[in-house]
Amino acid sequence: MTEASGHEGQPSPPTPRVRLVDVAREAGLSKTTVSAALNGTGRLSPAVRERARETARRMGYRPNATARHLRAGRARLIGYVVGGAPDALWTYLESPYFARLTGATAATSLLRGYAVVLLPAGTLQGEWSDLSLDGVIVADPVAGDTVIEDLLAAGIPVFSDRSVEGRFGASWVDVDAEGAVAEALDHLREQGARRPVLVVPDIATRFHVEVEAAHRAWCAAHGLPELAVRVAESGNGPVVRAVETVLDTPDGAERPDALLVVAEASPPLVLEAARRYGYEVPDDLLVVLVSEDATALYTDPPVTTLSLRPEAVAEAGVEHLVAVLEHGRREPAGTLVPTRLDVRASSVRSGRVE
Amino acid sequence: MTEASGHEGQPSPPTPRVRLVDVAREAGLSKTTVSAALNGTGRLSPAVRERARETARRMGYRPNATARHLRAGRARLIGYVVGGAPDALWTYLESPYFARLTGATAATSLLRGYAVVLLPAGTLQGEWSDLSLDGVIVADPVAGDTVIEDLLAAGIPVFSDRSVEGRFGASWVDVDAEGAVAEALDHLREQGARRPVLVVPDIATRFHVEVEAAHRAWCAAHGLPELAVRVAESGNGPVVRAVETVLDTPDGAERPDALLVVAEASPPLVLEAARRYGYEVPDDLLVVLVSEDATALYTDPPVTTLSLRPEAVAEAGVEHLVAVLEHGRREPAGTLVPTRLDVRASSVRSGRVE
DNA sequence: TATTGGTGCGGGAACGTTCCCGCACAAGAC
DNA sequence: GTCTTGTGCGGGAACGTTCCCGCACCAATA
Repeated sequence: MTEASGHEGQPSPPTPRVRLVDVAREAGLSKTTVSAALNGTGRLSPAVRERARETARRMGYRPNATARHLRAGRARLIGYVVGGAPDALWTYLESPYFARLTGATAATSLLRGYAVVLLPAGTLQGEWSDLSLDGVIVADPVAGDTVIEDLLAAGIPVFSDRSVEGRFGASWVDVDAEGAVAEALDHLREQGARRPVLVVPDIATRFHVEVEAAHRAWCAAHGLPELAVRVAESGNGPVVRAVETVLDTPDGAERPDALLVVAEASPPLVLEAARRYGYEVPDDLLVVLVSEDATALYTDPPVTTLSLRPEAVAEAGVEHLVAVLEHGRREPAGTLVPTRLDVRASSVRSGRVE
Repeated sequence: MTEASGHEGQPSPPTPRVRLVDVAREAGLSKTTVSAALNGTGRLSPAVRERARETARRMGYRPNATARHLRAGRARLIGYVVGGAPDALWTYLESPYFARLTGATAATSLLRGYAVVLLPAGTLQGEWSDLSLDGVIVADPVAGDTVIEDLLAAGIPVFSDRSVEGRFGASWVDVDAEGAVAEALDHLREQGARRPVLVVPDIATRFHVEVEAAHRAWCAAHGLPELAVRVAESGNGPVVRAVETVLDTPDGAERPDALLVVAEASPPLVLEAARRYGYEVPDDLLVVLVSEDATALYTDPPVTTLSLRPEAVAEAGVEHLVAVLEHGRREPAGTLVPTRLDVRASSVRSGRVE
């Protein structure tokens, strides 16, 4: 360190970073005074304050964040992890919903003064142990995952979905699955659908479990047949195939007249599948997709989507977590985020969008 | 643990977190010894080592990461920022390329023992000042952005594209734009294209600037007309509209016979646009998209894509940055990542995929 | 002139680790 | 029995901040 490698080409000083004491010495002040000057605290004469600031600026002083954190007892860092299969640790980002959830989480956190650390799905607790996280946001945990237990046991505040309700130091936000299903199905029914089919992924995420239950209840309440298909895998391929099995009815059998796809799927691909099987959208088939995919706006016809409002979810989540972190709020708290149906031509029988 | 809160409900002891000295006192050892025992260092008798470990386990000791970082002089934290307009700070995640780049960056970093912090685009330097970042990865910086200068001035190692070449403490990775353009255009020409049109975003990202230059050179070298359209805005809407202006030729004018879309666009939407204007793909129009969008596999016909291989870019990037951080490697270093053309039916004239 | 009250600044501990030492003791060599 | 070498453990400084104090000084009051 002391002796920079001799020959070199563009040898830079190994920059033994300037500390607070260096500034103090240079300015002929104590570190206490300089610290107060830079932070705008303490009782200092304007002259001294300015001298300290000027010296710090001149020397290129940049405070050591780690030391601050140690002193402050927290690092203003929150972890962000998406529950899910350990074999698909990072692919969640490719889903528009999680892309927006992730971005919104980072943005909101930053506004509140916290930075977001990306963590891998699955319970790799060991990996995080040398990260100083003030709290962790667990998005869409799968049932049976132990991450949350581990974190709470470690005394780290957690923010997740309703499954953590009542747990100490945990708060939650959830998407209103029941309202979502009702909103979408009511809309389809108003538009004349009598045989709407639900396509839903076969995973243990709380939201999807609730969607199935809500669908069952709705069908019973409205006296319509309970038509549903479960998709074993995620991704466009499996979902589109599932849609095809729904549309490919044997001759003479009753055809579905509406589709509510809750699995993440590309809007144009779903439309394409419908056309392949001879359906005209929206005349033969009303289509509603639960999706944040922006391509829904640009298809022909544009596709009605049900947004889970990831930005709202993220905001509520960060807000709750920060409340716990800052004010030590300890009462369990939660938010239920309503969904938003964006009606477009694909689900309006008359072809007329309000 | 000592006295569990009596009546229970959800009152937790405010948990005055157990420190190393607490464990030491409890075990009748010194903190030095306990530290050595837990870290597997030092010369200790097996008995003492086990006693320390057992006590720590029993007391639920979790080392304070911040203190470690202060001692170690680094926090094992890497910042990750995507250059771009400050008005679209986070939307980059919705692009498949950046989604995968981001995921791969996080994954690779974690393997190397570093965690990744999501940073907002734009030069909000102030925001990061109380983050202890060991280094920063700047993906696709726009020309004229000062983030990199600021970081280097602050002595923080930076990893970015070739624009940082030669800068001290910086290393780079770049996508082989010239090779990419050549590969795609050669392929289209082999398939019989004589009037291929390039659609490229009108932004100052290094890659896109190089693409335009490479296209110009290629056209000149092969004696084909230099047909190109610049898209002012990003997003599916503008790109599709640009494609439409290309396809909407006045009667009698020569029609394009191939499309090379470098802007991020949804494959099915591009195909749909082609059909709207009466082109049969691939018979009337060969289509190649520079995209990581997985929907390209599921369209009819499947769309040929040119992958920029975000995972490879991320790996090279993290590797270089870590090399600087760990071994203080100071010689400028860089990697040029070759692209990969995935030929599918949309660009094969005969309709036959090899 | 003594007493009070306020202002301006510095000394030093603390945050929780790691790691360089040094000390005590035991065992082997002569 | 002394001298060396080695083993097992602990004391204490250091990482770079912030913040609680206390001390000196000055002005105003009695």
